[in-house]
Amino acid sequence: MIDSIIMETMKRTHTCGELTAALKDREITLNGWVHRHRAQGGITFINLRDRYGITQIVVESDSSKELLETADKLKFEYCIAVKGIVRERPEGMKNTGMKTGDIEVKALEIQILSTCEILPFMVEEESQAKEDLRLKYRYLDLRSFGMQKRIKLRHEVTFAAREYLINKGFYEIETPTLIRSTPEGARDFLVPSRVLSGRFYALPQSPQLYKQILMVSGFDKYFQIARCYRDEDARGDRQPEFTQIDLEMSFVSRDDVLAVTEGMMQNIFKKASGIDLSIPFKRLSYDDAMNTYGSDKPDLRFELPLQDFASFASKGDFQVFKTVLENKGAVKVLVVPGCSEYSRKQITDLEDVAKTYGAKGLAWMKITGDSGVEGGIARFFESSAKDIITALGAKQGDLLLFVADKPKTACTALGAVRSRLGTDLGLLKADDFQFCWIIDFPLFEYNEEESHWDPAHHLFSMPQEQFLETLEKDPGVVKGDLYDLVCNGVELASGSIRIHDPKLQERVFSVVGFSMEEAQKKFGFLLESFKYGPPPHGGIAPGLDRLITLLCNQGSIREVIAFPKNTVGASPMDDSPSPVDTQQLKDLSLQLIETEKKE
RNA sequence: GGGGGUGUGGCGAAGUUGGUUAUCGCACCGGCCUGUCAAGCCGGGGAUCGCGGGUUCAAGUCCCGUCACUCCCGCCA
Repeated sequence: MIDSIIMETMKRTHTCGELTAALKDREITLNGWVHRHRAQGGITFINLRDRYGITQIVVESDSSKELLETADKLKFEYCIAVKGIVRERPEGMKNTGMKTGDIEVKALEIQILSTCEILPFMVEEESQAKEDLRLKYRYLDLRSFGMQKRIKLRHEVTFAAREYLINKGFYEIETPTLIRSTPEGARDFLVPSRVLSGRFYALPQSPQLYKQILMVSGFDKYFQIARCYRDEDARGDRQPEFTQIDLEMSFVSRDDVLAVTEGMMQNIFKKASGIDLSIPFKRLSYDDAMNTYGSDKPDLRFELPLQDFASFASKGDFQVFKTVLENKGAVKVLVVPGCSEYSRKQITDLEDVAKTYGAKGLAWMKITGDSGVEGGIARFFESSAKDIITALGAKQGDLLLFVADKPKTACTALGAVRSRLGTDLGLLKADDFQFCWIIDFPLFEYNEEESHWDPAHHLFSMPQEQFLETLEKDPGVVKGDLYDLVCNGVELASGSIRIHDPKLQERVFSVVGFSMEEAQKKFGFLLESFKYGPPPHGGIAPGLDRLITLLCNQGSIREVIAFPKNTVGASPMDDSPSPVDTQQLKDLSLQLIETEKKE
């Protein structure tokens, strides 16, 4: 048949996921891919697949010679059109594990629309090939049920987000992806300008400045499914380009933003996954999160809290702890229930986790009775053992793990041990989504190497009212109107109420050693806009990729992105980034500098 | 920038203290088979074991280097 008319005569009347016994005896046409084929002597079965499902096609021995010959030619992933009659499968031949398992299609005509070479890997539930091969042949990998399901979920999540926000009166507004480079934060991806040679655009790390300006413009509820670009090393939960559900609102306080986000999450989970989330979400201050869970993105599917050991450490005989405390450090302890039988090897493994996060070691002791401790550093605390056990709420058979260090290091390192134990002790239930807000973040962090204050989040977040007076005197204690949404140890969203007062903005700039002149140069357009009646505003940006990864219980955001980059930011399929022609460089007034050659 | 892991036909894996012709499943080719659904059975082709060097009578296996991928620390306002 001539190709150009196949799609007129053999156009599908149904999809491969919808035929049921209700349609029996009907003549139908299906288009799809040969998923499996089983030649059984005089009878051939073909599993025809499209994105809606799989339907079994039967070619029987009474078929025309032409049909039999065509059926014989079919191989994996041939794209074909099948015309046939729907019929109920004989008793005992029904496949209950299949949506269309009650029926089959007796083929009358099969047209091969295109053929397929020997596959690099099979199309199945989940591709079994190594990831770089999956990425090279991403179009094949995307045919797998797993990828199809996840891409569909992604579609449903963005739809549910749009649905909720639009119903709440938000406008979806696009912002540019060729913008000016701004300081701080991650490295920018740069795009050279041809017309204005020597100048560069940057790809946005987020639409931050534009959405604030949209607030000045009076679009008081804005959102965008926004692509963001950050030139940093990729990870399982990070890609050089990723997507945020970016939103911003005017005339709001923190709680208004949190409430909208909670409602949106509730709608997404319900519509995309049928999960009922109870709102409002728990709230935890940054300080409490760090002190109790050793993380600003704690996994609350299990408790296992960090406790403070300073009061005992200062009185005990263990000099290491005392020295740390004298230097304004912290001693934190984790009570691990029922793990006193842990081997030296197991404890060493946990110590390695702590060391990865900067701890010098992981001290330990075992609880052997109401007042008995043993092993590790137990001998330094025998006299106060009973009090320690009572104070920590420990019991016989528990294991105590300690980290002593600078407060942040002690908490972070022991928090990492806590996370590891959550996995090791099987405390992590799938399909259990424990949301919480982390609030009251510090606005500034001290940079010890360079001896100055850095913004902990970004420069435009509002300091909380009670710190306004002493902003310059003691930047370290200033809390901002910042909030992160966390679920199961994953940072899902980050946002803040913004500064809309140019004078206050100027004070924040000066704390981080940013001269007004410099600020004018880099953010002048934002500051300028704030001269013209800016409304109080704030917003948030949930990470779409992470949200979907969480929803489908995957380990990597690459599993929910159609065409992701690998860990060095390359795409094996199209082999980007790639060298370019000399002429292209010339047009852009660019010249490559010789880098060290690797032999 | 640093640390860990992996690399064996098209794909996924096995390969012992170094020892004959590198094994298995899937895929591929040929044949048989009228109710399979990861179909089955019989037969066949296909690998310089990531790459380079070294040790050795002998290297997939040991050593050094290197590349690729991956996980983690740093980095990611």
